[in-house]
This record gives sequence, C-alpha cells and structure tokens, in this order.
Amino acid sequence: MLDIVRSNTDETQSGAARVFTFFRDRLLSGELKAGDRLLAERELALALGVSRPVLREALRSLAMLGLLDIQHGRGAFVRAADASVLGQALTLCLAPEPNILDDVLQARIAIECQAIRLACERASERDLQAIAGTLDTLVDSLDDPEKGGPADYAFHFAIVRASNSGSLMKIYEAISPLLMRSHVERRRDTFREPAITTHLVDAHREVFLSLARRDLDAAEHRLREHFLIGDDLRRSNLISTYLPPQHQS
Amino acid sequence: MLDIVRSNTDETQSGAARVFTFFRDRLLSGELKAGDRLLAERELALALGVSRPVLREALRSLAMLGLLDIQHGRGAFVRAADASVLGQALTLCLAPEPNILDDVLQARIAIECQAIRLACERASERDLQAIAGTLDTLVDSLDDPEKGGPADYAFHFAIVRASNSGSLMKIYEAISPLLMRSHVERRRDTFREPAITTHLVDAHREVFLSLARRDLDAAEHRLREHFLIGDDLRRSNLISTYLPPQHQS
DNA sequence: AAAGTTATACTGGTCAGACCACGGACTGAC
DNA sequence: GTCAGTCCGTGGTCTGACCAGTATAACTTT
Repeated sequence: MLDIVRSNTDETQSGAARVFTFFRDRLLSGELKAGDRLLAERELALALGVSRPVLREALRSLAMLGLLDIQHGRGAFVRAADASVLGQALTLCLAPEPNILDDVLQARIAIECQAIRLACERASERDLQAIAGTLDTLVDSLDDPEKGGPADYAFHFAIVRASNSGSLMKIYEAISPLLMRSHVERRRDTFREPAITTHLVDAHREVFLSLARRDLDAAEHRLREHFLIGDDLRRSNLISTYLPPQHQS
Repeated sequence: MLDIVRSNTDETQSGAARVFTFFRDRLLSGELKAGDRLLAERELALALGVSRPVLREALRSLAMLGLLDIQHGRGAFVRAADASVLGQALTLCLAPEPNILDDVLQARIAIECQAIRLACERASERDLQAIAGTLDTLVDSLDDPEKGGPADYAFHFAIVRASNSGSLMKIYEAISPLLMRSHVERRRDTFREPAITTHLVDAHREVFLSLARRDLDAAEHRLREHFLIGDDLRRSNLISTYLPPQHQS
C-alpha cells in the first residue's frame, strides 16, 4: 500500500538494484542530506515493498560506496560525500595498469598546474596565508624525513585548495593515496641528497611567490620546473647510486 | 575446515565487510583476473564460513562498484576495471557542490592541457591519425547538432588517449558524464551561432597541427585559447540573447 | 532527591531453509 | 541434422527467527 516508489523506477532492474538507484537518486537530488537518518530496515523494507535481505544488500552497497554510515544498534545515516572512496575506486581502476605509480604523477601535474592558474585569479588572503604556513612547516621539517613528506603534500594541497575548484580538489584527493605510495617509493632514491633539499625549499618558495604576485604563467612555469627538476635530481641521484666505483678518485 | 581466509583479515570487521575486503584484495593483487568466474554462492558461502545472505551482500557491493558482473542463472564473473563507476562516484561526490557543471570544466582543462603536452612527446602515428579522423567527422557533422557533441568529445578524448597516460585517461573518463551534462546545458546558449561553428573547426585544426608538429607549448596554448574563446563566445552570445530589443534597428 | 543500576525496547547482524526464475546443456523425437 | 522438451545448476527472493549492540526508561539504592 505504501510503495509510492515503483512508478518512476525502471522495471528492468530488480530488487536490490532498484532500491539502490532509488536512494542514489534521492542523494543526488539532495532530498537526502548528510546526517539524515534512514528508517529502520524493517520499516524501509515494508515501505519499499521488498524483503529485508534485499533491502540490506542495497544499503550495504551504498555503505561500501561511502554514502551511508550504518551503525549497529543505532541506525543508518547519510554520510557527507567523501573523496576517500573515490580514491579507492581509482586505485582499483588503475590497478591493472602498468607503472601507475609513475603515471599518477602526470595526473598530479595536470591538476596542480591548472589549480595554480586558478589560484592566481581566485586565491583569497587566507588561502595565501595557508600556503605560506605550509611553507614554514616545510622549512622546519627539512631534516625530519618522517614529517617532510606530509609537509610537502600539505603545501601542494594548499595550492589546490586555493583554486576554489571543487572538482580539482576532489580529484586531487582521489589520487592522493596513489601519490603517497609513489612518494614513499621514490623517497628511497632521493635519500636526503643535500642538493635536493636545498632545491626543494627554493623551488617551493618561488612557486609561492609567483602565486602571490598573481602571475599565472610564471607560477605554472615554476611549478612545472619544480616537477621536472625533481625528476632530474632523482634520476641523476639514482644513476650515481648505481655507478659509484668508476668515479671514486 | 576450508576457511583459509580468516587468518589475515582483520577480526574487527565483520561479515559482509570481511568478505568484501577479501575479494577486493584478491582483485588488487591480481589473484583474480578479469573474466574469472567465481564459485557458486552456496559454495562460496560455505568456503568462507558465512551465510549466503552475508556473502550476497558483499558480492552485490562489489557488483555495484563495477568489479563483478553477476548474471542470473550463469554466475558471477570478475569484470575488467571500468571507469563508468568512477564517473558515478565522482558525480555523487561532487553532487553537493554548487556550480559543478561549470567547475568540472576546470578539471577538463587540467587533464587535457597536460595530456596534450604528453601527447606531443609520446603520440604515435596511429594516435595522430586517430585524432585526424575525429577532426574529419567533426567537420562532417557541423550542421548536425546531434552528432556535433559526440564528435567534439571524440576529438578531445583522442588527444587524451594519445598521451598514453592511464591516469589521465581514467580521470577524463570519470569526469565525462558531468562534462556531457555541462555541454548539453551550455549548448542551449551557443545554439548554432555561425561565428562559433567556424571558429570551432579552425580552433580544433590548429590544436591538432601544433600537436602534429610536436610543439608542446604551442599546443597547450592553442588548447587554452580554444577553451577561453569558447567561453567568450558563449558569454557574448548569452548577453545578446538577453538584450536584443535595444539594438534592433 | 540524586545517582547509579537494571530492564526493556529499539536498532542492525546473522542465520537457515525454502522456493522462484533464468540459462544452458542434454536428450529425445521428428 | 534440427528442433523441442526436460533437467540441473545458477542467481534472486522470501519468511521468520534469533543474536548483538545501543539507548532509554524504570527501578533501586544511597
């Protein structure tokens, strides 16, 4: 009697899939907001005209996608959209690809270069101060390899934030798990070569300065240079690591 | 007796979540390849030491994530990683954001600008020919508004393909659903203004030529210009649509 | 009266067994 | 050889029950 639903959902899909799309659409349309609590499973199953197992399959799927937060004894709550699931999905999607850990850097460059252009136009004073803050912690953590990584990431993410583009931010968050893995793998090669650490601070500072001056092309150029030189240093460092005997005086 | 499983999976998770991560890890490690067929639900449930409903909740979740293809009467098969789910996830993630349809263009520009740089370095002859082909169909479908959209998309996607970067391609595919929506919405404004269509072909051709000449900076510049001018034309067209009475002689 | 404690009525989590619907392969008749 | 029908294995669904956390209300105790 209560199934207001059926009408607009495709009859082709069946059971759990139907329920799934039902909730997905409510989420997309904003009819269900983050924090909302769903009805109890038994009531929902009754209202939607399906059995509880079917209803549960759909809810579980939504939970796996990060859209729902199901708590034992409390209920199911709509969760705020979270990029972590996106990251997992991307990881899964890219898993079969060869050399992902290298290739993901291309995506990173793509996002950041566009982000810094936008940031030059849109960044607020607070954004700039935030970036400056990450730059300070970067300098402070120069000789702490454990903190250096996160500090570096914080700087770059702050730039993406300053772009004020939700898309760029979400995508950047999505690739960040792979980015992290890529970094820890590469860190083995760059193991605290002084030339690298000194270059590091200068490069970041120059990127920031160009951004603060709102110079689009210069900022992007500095950033590209930063990525390139980082690559070169890593490469030469790698070479010198594997070919030391010949050059020892 | 047969549950080889339990040992390495966290005991914190329970039921469906445990089964879910079990399969996800096998997929990530490549132990399960695309096309593989899973055991029957009843046998799997027995083997993993859970009931069939629980097993089904997990399988259904994997299916919703696009990792499994469950066919009634036939069985469950591992599916090749597919970007369509990524696209859905991204759409869900960005749904609450305001002005996504505008903002997603920033992501598009980011991906394409980096892609075309890589394409200048990496594109094979076949890649170039493929792009040239899309350019031809673009010209042919100039006066067919139904085919014009896909032709335009085909051209830009061909460029991303030519970058030979899996990450860029997947991300581009992921944003493509939103991109499409953005385009159809914007198409209402650009409704076959002759100035636009003539510009369109020239702009695409110039982008292609720069790419064929392997000129990184020129290619990116042409592309950026193309995006910008498209924006300007749309805007001026929009203005002239809403302010016509004053200028009618 | 206030604090702590228990009882109870929710919630989701799990299970068992049955039945239905679909696909494919086998077998028979033509 | 071809086609129809049958049968078996598959996923799809349902019912109803019980377990396990959570929160609240009622109770007892201080």
